[in-house]
Amino acid sequence: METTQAKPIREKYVQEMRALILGTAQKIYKEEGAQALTIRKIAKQMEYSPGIIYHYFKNKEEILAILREEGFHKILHSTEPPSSLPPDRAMESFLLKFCDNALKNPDAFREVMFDNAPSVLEYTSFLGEPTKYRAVNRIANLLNAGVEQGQFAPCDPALTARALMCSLFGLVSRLVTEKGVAADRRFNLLVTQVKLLMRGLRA
Amino acid sequence: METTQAKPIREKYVQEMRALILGTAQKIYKEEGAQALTIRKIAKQMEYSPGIIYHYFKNKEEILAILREEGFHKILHSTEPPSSLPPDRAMESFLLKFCDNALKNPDAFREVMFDNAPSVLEYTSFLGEPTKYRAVNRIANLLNAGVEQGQFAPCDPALTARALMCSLFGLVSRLVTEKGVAADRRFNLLVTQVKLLMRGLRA
Amino acid sequence: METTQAKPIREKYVQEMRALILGTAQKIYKEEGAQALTIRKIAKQMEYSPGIIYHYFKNKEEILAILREEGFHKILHSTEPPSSLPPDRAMESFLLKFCDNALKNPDAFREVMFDNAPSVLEYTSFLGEPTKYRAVNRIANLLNAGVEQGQFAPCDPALTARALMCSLFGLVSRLVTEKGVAADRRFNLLVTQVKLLMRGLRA
Amino acid sequence: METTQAKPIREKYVQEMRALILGTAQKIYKEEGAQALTIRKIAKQMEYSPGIIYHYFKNKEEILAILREEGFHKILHSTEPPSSLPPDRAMESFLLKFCDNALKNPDAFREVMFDNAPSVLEYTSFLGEPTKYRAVNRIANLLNAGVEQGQFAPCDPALTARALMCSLFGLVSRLVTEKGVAADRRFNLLVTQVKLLMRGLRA
DNA sequence: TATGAATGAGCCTTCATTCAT
DNA sequence: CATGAATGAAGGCTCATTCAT
Repeated sequence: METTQAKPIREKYVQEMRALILGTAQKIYKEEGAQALTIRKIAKQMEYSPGIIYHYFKNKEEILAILREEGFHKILHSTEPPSSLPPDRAMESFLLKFCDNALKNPDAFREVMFDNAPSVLEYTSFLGEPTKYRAVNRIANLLNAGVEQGQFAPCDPALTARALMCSLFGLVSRLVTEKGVAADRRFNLLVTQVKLLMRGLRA
Repeated sequence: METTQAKPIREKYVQEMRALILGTAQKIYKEEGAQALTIRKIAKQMEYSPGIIYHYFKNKEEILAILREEGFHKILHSTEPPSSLPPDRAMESFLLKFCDNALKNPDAFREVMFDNAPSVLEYTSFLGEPTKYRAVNRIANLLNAGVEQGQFAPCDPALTARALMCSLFGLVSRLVTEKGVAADRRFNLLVTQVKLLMRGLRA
Repeated sequence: METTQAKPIREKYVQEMRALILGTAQKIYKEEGAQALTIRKIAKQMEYSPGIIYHYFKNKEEILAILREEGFHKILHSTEPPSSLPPDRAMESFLLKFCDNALKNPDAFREVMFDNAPSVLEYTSFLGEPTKYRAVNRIANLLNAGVEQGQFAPCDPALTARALMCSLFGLVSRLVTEKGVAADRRFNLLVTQVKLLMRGLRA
Repeated sequence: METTQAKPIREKYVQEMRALILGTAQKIYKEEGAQALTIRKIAKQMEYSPGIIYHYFKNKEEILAILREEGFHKILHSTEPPSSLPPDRAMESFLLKFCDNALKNPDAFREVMFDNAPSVLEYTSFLGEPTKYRAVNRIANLLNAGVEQGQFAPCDPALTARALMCSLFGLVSRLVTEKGVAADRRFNLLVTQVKLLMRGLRA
């Protein structure tokens, strides 16, 4: 009988509505900032009544929590396969790709990396040692290798890796925060930044 | 007649009241965050009535705008007196002092620089040209001079100034976000960052 | 044809659903109070959907009205079979049983007897004459008989019956209102009250 | 100067507004019950906007608390001066006066004594021991004295005092709940009740 | 018959802003 | 100049009720 399919259809609809609400919320967050994100605004933009949102989410906090959680996965768990290039080339490539990657989820980046809640910082902080932030450890490894092979000037790899990361973080942060930086400008900034850093590293 | 003197006196009084209101607002902002800043709270803390604030300011937005403007002075427009040092030394000194300065107002830094509201970005964005962010322009000038004098390798000063700024911004951002980075660690990170950048610039 | 039987079957089903809904409503009311009684909660506890309730009842008010009406019967129309005991024994027994009975439905008692809506008072008021409150009339009859037989001191039976009833009502009211009066304390209070009243009646 | 009087005038106005709000709240409570008492309804009935109520009261709970507190004083703290009459006369007088007193604030009596919220019961419950309800303790004292002097039959004073109180409470409860009991009828009921109880006490 | 998505009204509360005094 | 009473809009949230399916 067809009726046995009613439930999955419902379920799918519910998931779509949740996604719609989350998407709308994210859009508002992105365009107008955290403090402009209200249940009523979400509803209005969806052309629904505010009450309906509470069918799909327990409360506003649940929406915010999910938004944050989603950001987490996008930002912190993106992994580049290890490269077989020489350390300097690998480094340059890694720096570029890291930025590329981060810029694919600009809102998630902001949500996650600008959050100073302890529970979030546990995963995002990288100035101290050790850090759970994979990219920093990756950079440190490349630095070690590059110094060993004489491509990079001698340095403290742990500190220098963090300096490099801060530089990238700074650039990405501005790019995801400032609106309307044209694509070619973005590209130029990125290349300029990476070149500057690579020059700074070289032996 | 006395009346000829009344005006300047009144004018002075008005300026004092504006300063008092702004100071109180800033204090609340600093101690309790942006969302805790209400007209009522300002008035209460001044031991005045809420209405009076509208004698001296058109509305809350005007106060916020000025606060931001002031925050920018602290964050964005802290001007170091032009240095008589050669450009490379001046640059190094400027980069260090810029960070030192920014770290004096960590909350203001976060509030101002992480805000992506258009009204804020008007003052804080610096990836595009021109920018109201003085430090960037200053760096660009130092770059120009340094390149001319052959201390720095040839580069696009506008782009490179922004890359430098992003690097500093990234470091300061993490320092004001991550908790518990020890003072000596902070110092090491700062020195490492600036050295790396200076190496990247040199001819 | 089958259809001739369909109607009674359906009718019976409807009655069962109504009973189920009312029972669930009463349970919630009893356990969580009047303000916790919501259509959603009834439906959830029945594991049905909220909408279905409107198939069986016009609206929430109809459910509440029936709940009240049921409380009415429990409180006001509980009839003890006439006793063959002498009036004084019969009176003592009746007073005790009346309280016992009332205490079996504490919430209903509160709901009905504390209500001062005219529509409710029509059934519950007993200070005036005549009254629809059976127990009062019963007590008056017992009083009459007891006075005639010389067991009770002469008195105005109508007034005295009301005084007796008020005393019982007062005790029961406190017992259904105050929480945590232990069973043995309840018993002692009840016995003390009835003895006091019986002493007051005796010739 | 006249201006020195501005403050007291303001203060008086504030007190009047608070009284107006409380009065309106009480009226709604009395006429429509506790659950119909909303801030909006108070405001609407006063022909004010809801927000203004928060100028005069912290929140709804404060209003409710004051309403309760006022009821408390009226109902629970009315003290009769200790009498120099012999215990039996003093008892009779006390019982009568207690009812008289309670009937002076019929609404308060209902509000306070029919409330089964823990915070209210803390003050109103008297079936257990000890109780904060002064009248009950007063009655117990009179009972003790009367038994000692041989005017009252031996009894458990604590329990008997509660039985007496319940009887009075029952009568008053009905009088404040049932509408339109004529004054002479009230008087007759009261006298009948007290006589019955006094007969029940006597040695 | 039964579902559950959706609405609209209402709840408590906060706040920028206005205005008579 | 200064007050503070008052408003109206908005915020998060709940709920009785309706209706297409």
